[in-house]
Amino acid sequence: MVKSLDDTTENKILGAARKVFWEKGMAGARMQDIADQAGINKALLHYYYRSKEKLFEVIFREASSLFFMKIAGIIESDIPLFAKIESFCGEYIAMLSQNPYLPLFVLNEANKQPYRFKQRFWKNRENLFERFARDIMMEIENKKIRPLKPAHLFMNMVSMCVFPFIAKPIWMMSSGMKEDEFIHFLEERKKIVPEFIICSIKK
Amino acid sequence: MVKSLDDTTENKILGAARKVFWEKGMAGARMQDIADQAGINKALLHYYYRSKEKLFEVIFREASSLFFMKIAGIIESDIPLFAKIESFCGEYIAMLSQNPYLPLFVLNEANKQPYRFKQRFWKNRENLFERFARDIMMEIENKKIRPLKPAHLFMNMVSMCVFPFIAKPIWMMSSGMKEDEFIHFLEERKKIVPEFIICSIKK
DNA sequence: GTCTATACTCGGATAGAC
DNA sequence: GTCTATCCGAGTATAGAC
Repeated sequence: MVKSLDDTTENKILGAARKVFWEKGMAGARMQDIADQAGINKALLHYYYRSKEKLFEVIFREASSLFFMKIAGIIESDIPLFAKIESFCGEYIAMLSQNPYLPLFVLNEANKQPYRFKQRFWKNRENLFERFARDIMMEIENKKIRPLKPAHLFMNMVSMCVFPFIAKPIWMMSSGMKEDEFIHFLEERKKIVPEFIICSIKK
Repeated sequence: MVKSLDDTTENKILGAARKVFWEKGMAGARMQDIADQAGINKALLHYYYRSKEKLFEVIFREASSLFFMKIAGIIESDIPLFAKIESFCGEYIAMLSQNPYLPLFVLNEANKQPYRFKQRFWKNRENLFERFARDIMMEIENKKIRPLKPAHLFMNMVSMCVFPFIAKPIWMMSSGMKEDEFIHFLEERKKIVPEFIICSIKK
């Protein structure tokens, strides 16, 4: 949920496009839905953004940067490893709670159009977890944590933060959770996940 | 990858539909693609399955049962908790390695069409993790593991097994892994993930 | 059962008035 | 900038010959 500062037509369009694309994806979204959501007509959409493709690109670029920005910010910060893990999980789960459709949207489109994704949206993000890997290797040398490959630790951490948002509908059916219980479950995970990780790696 | 026993037209269609739907999803799939993939024409598709919708349902029902079957089988088996965790992670990651598009396909469609999913594909799967929860509560009582809510443990376990398959394209870009390194990475996770979990919960 | 040809519908895009 | 009306390609589905 990115908020518009004022409701110019342009902002109404972006807000509507965000909502529709995030929920339905590129293939499932309809220009008519976006127009309706924005309270305008299809022609005006094309006036502002020549094509569906162009509009999608704006939304996807924005979304993928939102999806990675917070990761990058925290990972690159200069705090001790355990604090970094706590901060990452807490803040990332909080951000995703505000934007529950974000993970599936970004990951799905990255899978469906890997080439496009690689070409256009992957500028200067190489080796995102290199810094994190260094932190880990250092703590292993210092005997603060048991030896394990940084890649697995990183993948585990991100998995436990992000996956619940993707699995939500199935999870709610199989666990019988209601909406507010799920919110509470996510809230708990801000503490539970880093605790789970640290229990596992601490020496 | 579910294999066809013989190549009747029906099996060629199912194989083609599986491939196309799994990769592109309902909204992105084209009947023409499926026909081409099967080496027949569109008309014949409609002869066997009246509509795209009907064909999709067959494939989705089959996929979601594949996605849950192995979970259910292992969870309900009658072995000690730690062995169950090891068995689950190893076998589930192995199954997904054979069917890498399965998780995103099932989870994506479950999100896009939650109502349909609930109505048609959720027969007798309620409380999938109830049995697992009992195992955990018992081991907590026996002081074999530290106290933690079964829901979180279960979610953590499934997250770490499934998420890598969904994040693959992004992961490969950000980590710089090549295809064969990723295969190896998944292979390692069959051991690493249960070890990671058990280290965390063992008392 | 399998094909070619075609009908029909949906949805992205444009023309042109205001 | 915003609208109504319309075009046109893509894609699902059907008719009908073989």
